[in-house]
Amino acid sequence: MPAQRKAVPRQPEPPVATGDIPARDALRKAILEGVYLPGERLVEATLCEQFGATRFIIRAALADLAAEGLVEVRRNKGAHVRKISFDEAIEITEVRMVLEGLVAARAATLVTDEQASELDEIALLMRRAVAAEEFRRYSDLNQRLHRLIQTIARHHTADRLIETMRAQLVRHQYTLSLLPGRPATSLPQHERIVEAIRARDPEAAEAAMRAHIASVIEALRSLEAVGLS
Amino acid sequence: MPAQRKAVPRQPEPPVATGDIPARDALRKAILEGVYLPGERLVEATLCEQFGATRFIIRAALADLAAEGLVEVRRNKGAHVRKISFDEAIEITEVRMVLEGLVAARAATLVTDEQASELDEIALLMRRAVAAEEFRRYSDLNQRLHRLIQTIARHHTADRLIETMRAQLVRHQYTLSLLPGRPATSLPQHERIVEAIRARDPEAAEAAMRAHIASVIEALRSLEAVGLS
DNA sequence: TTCCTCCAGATTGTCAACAATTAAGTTGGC
DNA sequence: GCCAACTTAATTGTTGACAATCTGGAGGAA
Repeated sequence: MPAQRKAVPRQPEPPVATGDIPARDALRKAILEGVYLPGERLVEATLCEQFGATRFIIRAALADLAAEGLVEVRRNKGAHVRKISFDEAIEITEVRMVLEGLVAARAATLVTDEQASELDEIALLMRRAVAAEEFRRYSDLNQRLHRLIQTIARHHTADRLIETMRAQLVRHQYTLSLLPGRPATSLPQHERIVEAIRARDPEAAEAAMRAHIASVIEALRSLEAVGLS
Repeated sequence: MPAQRKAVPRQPEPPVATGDIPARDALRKAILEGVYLPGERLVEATLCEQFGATRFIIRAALADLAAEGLVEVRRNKGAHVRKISFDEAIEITEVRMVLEGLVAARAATLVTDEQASELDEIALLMRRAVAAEEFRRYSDLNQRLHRLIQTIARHHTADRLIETMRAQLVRHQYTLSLLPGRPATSLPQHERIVEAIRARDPEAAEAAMRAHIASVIEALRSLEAVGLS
């Protein structure tokens, strides 16, 4: 009976290349959600039963996440969740500042009319969220705005790096968005970014984006000064 | 005879963490030197005998280099030397532009008097190299200048990314430095960068660095237009 | 006590063999 | 002759076992 016919002879093969490696993605999610705390040791054998994978798979996942800067592996010493110092957090945000500035400038030259209205809509929703003191919602819109700008700019190289930087700071960022008065500060900055992109003014867009993230850095500094980092 | 005394009971342990993995470094060197050409397939078994390592080691090395963007591994399809398109080369250089701009600005705030004279010395040597038409030497000084500025700025996060970007473009960069008239164009740009850092003017330093790399991008574009990329 | 040495448990690093997948060559039918 | 499916070789993915290394603590000498 070698004539057994396969029901699915040729899967359409989704465009994703090396995208979904279950163990890696699950481990990343766990780290980003705080299941494993910064500095915590990640023992391979433990992770194996935790995620139902073999050590080979876990090891590959750890190597990948090390490349992303989320974990740190030292030879013969094992893997730890990377602990990001305050100075590093500043550095990472500075890098994000210049990269997002680049992206904003490029978005200003490539934006379509349709995308321009979408930007405006997000800005409107942000104003409402601040007025209604829905800070969680404002935080979501913040992410959505930055992501839309990236989509408009289509700068693959910058996108990847920005995402890496962002992931390393999820914990800090989260703390930040809950800072009292923060939305009120950043709302006009966001509005200025949207305005510049809609006006197709690359230099203004970059300046506005950099001013915005520079203010994030200042907020981080004040947070550190109070000792809440 | 268990009383055998170790001559080196506690190695000072050099600060390098996961630095030297012979196979990985050798493979990277081979790729950067063009032993393996962009797009070329890297068969694990072949690399094994090439570098005298086991497949396990080679595989780990390939994963590392994939994280650095030098090779591309597709599941079940094997590894290839990453082929960087012209558009990608532009993107990568744009990212380098803003990152080196950030570094230059920071160098301008941190530079010591001693470092300032070292910068000046390099600028002097560059002028001489251009005058003597020693282009290879000029290219070396170019690298040395950028590296010194990074050393002054001590921005670890930006450094790592810049190095990654640079590595991906060695081939393009190399071609570029041989372009006739190129040194004459970039020399005054370099001088302006040094001048701004020595003057402790961060904004001028960033602007000068960005102008310099923007001109690199233009050179890349003209190279492409002629079809020599 | 205090320090060093040594030992045992735990953990990571490496290997060689096996399974799964892909790619190429070959045969057979039209 | 040409397209299709089948077969086979090459290559990658994975596994379990074994070796090397590190960590923490017990034991003994100064």
